[in-house]
Amino acid sequence: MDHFIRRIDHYVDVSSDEINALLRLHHTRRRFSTDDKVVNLHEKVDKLFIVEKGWLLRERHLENGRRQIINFLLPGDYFDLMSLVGAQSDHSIIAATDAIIRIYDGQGFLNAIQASSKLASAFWWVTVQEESILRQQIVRIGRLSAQERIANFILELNRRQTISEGATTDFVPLPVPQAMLADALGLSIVHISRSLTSLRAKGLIKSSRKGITILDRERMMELADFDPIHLKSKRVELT
Amino acid sequence: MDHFIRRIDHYVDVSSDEINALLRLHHTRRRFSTDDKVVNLHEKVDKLFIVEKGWLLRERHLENGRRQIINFLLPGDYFDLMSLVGAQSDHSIIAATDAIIRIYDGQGFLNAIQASSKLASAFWWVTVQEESILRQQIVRIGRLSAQERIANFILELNRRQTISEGATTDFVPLPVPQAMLADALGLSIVHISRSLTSLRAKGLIKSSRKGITILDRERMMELADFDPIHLKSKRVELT
DNA sequence: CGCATGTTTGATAAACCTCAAGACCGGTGG
DNA sequence: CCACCGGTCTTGAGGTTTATCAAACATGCG
Repeated sequence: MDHFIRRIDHYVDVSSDEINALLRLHHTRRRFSTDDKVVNLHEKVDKLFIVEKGWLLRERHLENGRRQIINFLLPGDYFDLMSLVGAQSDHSIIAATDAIIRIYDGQGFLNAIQASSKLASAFWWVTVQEESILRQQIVRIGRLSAQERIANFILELNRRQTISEGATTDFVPLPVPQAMLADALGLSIVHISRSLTSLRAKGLIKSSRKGITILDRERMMELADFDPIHLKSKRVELT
Repeated sequence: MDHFIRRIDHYVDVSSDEINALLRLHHTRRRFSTDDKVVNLHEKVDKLFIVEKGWLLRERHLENGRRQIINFLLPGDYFDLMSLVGAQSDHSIIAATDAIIRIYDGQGFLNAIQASSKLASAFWWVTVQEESILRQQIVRIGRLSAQERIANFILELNRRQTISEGATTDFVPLPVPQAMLADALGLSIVHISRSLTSLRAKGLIKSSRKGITILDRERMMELADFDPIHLKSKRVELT
């Protein structure tokens, strides 16, 4: 099953037909290679994108080469809300790995959503979850230590993976270099490496180039101050 | 004119009647004192709030007394999107100063919005702006130095103030103690004080208990890497 | 005036950064 | 199959920024 559908389905009980109709709206598919630009800073966005394969990231560059990664976009994630009102982007989006993306017309998508209150509800849900991810990122880089940040980040990736893939694993793929973690978590590359070493030494994780295996989820959640409610599944009444 | 209306009006050309009808939906008004809880962590939210007077803040507490303020809610801001789907809150909201809030039924508000595509558009605009504020907060605390963070934060407050009050001033009211800036910007109280002193010494700002006066906006924007497009007014075609 | 709350200052410590060198790893061509 | 190469990761040494603790200082309010 498609990641996007599984994600929507995780939150609200929308019949698969209804979502399928949404996804079958006119769209194109594009393939990107690592570091390709997807949306440029200040570009006016009127398309809505759904990640089908690979990772993207939102980033902002500062002077002297500093950059902050705002968040990662994983398979099943959609962007950008801005497309619904045609706003200019205040950041850029690039491919963090090779990726495939489905591109929809923002206005068309909006019309479809307004025609169905069930779809609207589903769409709001995903938007609420997305804001939750941004808030979590703020807490992470604002008040957590390096080790805590990394642990928290891994747990969040794992949670998102669980939702969009429908199965729980302890292995979290991390198809990006540590330099990207650094820019996402507001740390230096060197300190990322050292902190990972500490987490390994504590027996919390095992790590390889491919990704990270969670060895002691319990202690890790405690260290990371990870709220189990965050990103939780919530099926609600639909009106 | 009401802050909320002025804000909506800043983005989209909705006739005042239409918004007034929205605001005249059944609602209650509540008064809060500093530190009163408005929304508790894990509370199920089904109300939508509009700040009429005073400041609120979203916060999250960690163990050993650490806390992160996610963002401030100023007059004219509305919250929470969560109310539209009845989700549990992943943070708490408290009054940062004495405040007055209008409380609407989330579902009722949603119905009104779905009935008018102009209102829907306006609502999306404000949501997009709110996400922009969260992203900006991530960049701020992720990659800016203490002085840069403070300068950037002040400029953002000033921008928001300009939009919701309709007039530009160089004086930015700051009705909260420095301890709150510290928790918002991920710094210690002491370091906030020292950094403010530095900014004063550089001639960028003047500060008192009441707030901060921007003395050299040009240099301040450069220091803070403040993007003029951020929070920019955008009038768009409505369909 | 006196007290509570908030701010500033000083001294010291901890967390994190930078620079630089060496080790590892996956792919490529001989 | 092996040697090499570029990119990535790790480790060490030393520097900078920010945190912590503690005390003095200001401000506003009863």
